[in-house]
Amino acid sequence: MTVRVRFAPSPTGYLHIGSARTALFNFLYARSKGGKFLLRIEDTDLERSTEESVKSILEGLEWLGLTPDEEIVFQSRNKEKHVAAAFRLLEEGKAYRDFTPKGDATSSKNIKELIVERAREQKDLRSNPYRDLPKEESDRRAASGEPFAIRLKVPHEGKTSFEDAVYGLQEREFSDIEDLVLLRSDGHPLYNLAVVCDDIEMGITDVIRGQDHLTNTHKQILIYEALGVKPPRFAHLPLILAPGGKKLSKRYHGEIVSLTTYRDAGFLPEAFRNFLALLGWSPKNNKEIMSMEELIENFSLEGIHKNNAIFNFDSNNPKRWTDDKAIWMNAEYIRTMPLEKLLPYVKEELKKAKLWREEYETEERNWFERTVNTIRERFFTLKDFSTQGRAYFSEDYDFDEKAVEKNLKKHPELQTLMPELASRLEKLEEFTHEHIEQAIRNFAEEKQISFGVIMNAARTLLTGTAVGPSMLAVFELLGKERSVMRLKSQIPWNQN
RNA sequence: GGUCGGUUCGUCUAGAGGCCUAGGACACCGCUCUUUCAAGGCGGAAACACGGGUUCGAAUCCCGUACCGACUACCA
Repeated sequence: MTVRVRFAPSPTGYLHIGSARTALFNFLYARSKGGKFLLRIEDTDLERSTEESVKSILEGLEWLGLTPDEEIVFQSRNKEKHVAAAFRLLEEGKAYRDFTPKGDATSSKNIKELIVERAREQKDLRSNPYRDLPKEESDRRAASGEPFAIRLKVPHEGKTSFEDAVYGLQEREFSDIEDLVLLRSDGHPLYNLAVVCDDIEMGITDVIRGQDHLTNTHKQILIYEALGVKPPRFAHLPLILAPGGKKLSKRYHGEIVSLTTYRDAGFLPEAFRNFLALLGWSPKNNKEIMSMEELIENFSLEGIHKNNAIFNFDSNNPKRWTDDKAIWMNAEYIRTMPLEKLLPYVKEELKKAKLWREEYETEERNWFERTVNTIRERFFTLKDFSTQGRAYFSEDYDFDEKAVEKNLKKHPELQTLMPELASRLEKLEEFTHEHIEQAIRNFAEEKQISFGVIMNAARTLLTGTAVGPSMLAVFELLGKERSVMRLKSQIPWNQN
């Protein structure tokens, strides 16, 4: 049987990185098995589901390169089928009507308290008075318009068990499972029923999802059994936790957990996908940098870990705002990926920053490629091309205060020396690094100032920063005219 | 409270009884190259939660304790 897996997010916010990883693993598994990767939007919670969220999920998946193989399934459109299944189980005596008035649990705190309180009572989960109500009476009360929920009739004795591909054999006594509600008294099907029905209908063979569903699985298996369908294989994934070891949540951690944050911060999808793949999974060969093809080739459920992973971030630290390794990996991709693959991303970034010029793809193409290739060495994100790299693409760039202090103002004589050097360089016939270097060395010797001081001053004048590629390369890239002009600039000297 | 799960350097992880005086990666520290560095090269510090077993031998198997997490709802 061909493998069919699905990613089933509920559209109640942006796509978060834990979900993104679940999607990735499903995709990798499908591809590695020659199967299909499907997408189902679980939008049955009408109050919380939004159109916007669906859009954000789709965008996120597309960014990571996880395109579904078949049409997207919207769970809400299958509502009638879920309802029908509940009634079928009722007919067959595998479920019953519960006429208990609906309790109200409003805030989440109340819910938690309610659960614990209820649990302390340690009552028999089979003690519902309507469980064994004679069919005639149940039918009669229903016909008279009395509201009811439909609950699954879980047997008194026995246990469910399944072999989880990650966590191994899982067993649970029936006595620990309540007669779960399949259909709410307002006629809406519940999650566990909907999931099972849809997975059956979609022909899902392997359910790969977060570990938070591990205990739910027993309930779902009970539904499969009642429905007379063989359950799929299950593989539960360890969770991705926040630095404190708490569950990563949209509510508490905000945008940092949103996939789009990374896209907007200048991450390459290749890099972020690679990073995500290594959270909770590792290949046998200890390899870390992997293309999508390599991920697919190496992926296997056996490589998934059981323990949760912590995703580091610190919103108060601009340099460490997200996980170190993710940043490193992005930088690694930026400096080592084939240039022609990087170029389109840089183009897009420059466009966003209004720094793009069509000439970069025509007469200045060669220059553009050389420039990108040179400056990418020290960049971490695509954003760096429009910020740190701005001076290469625009005459309007900022001077870093510290750089000005350290490389210029510390040596006041440079204020007159640099324009002088500029005039000297202006006379060069060939503006190539050999000639530039020679000219600067001569100048430095003549003026009794160190070569390094000149170079650093030039770096700050030409690029506004204190760091960057070899200065001679910078001179060459900027060309004689721009270099000379910038060396003469008095702007940084008058700054502050 | 109950059920289930987890616990190897700060973090991501390798490890399936002897190959482990525990390996790699990120971050960190030092040295080095150099015109700068957040780049490159070289090196360093850094972990088997704890306690009992089993075994000739345990990070690896068993039991207990601790801690962490998930689930437990007419949410998904």
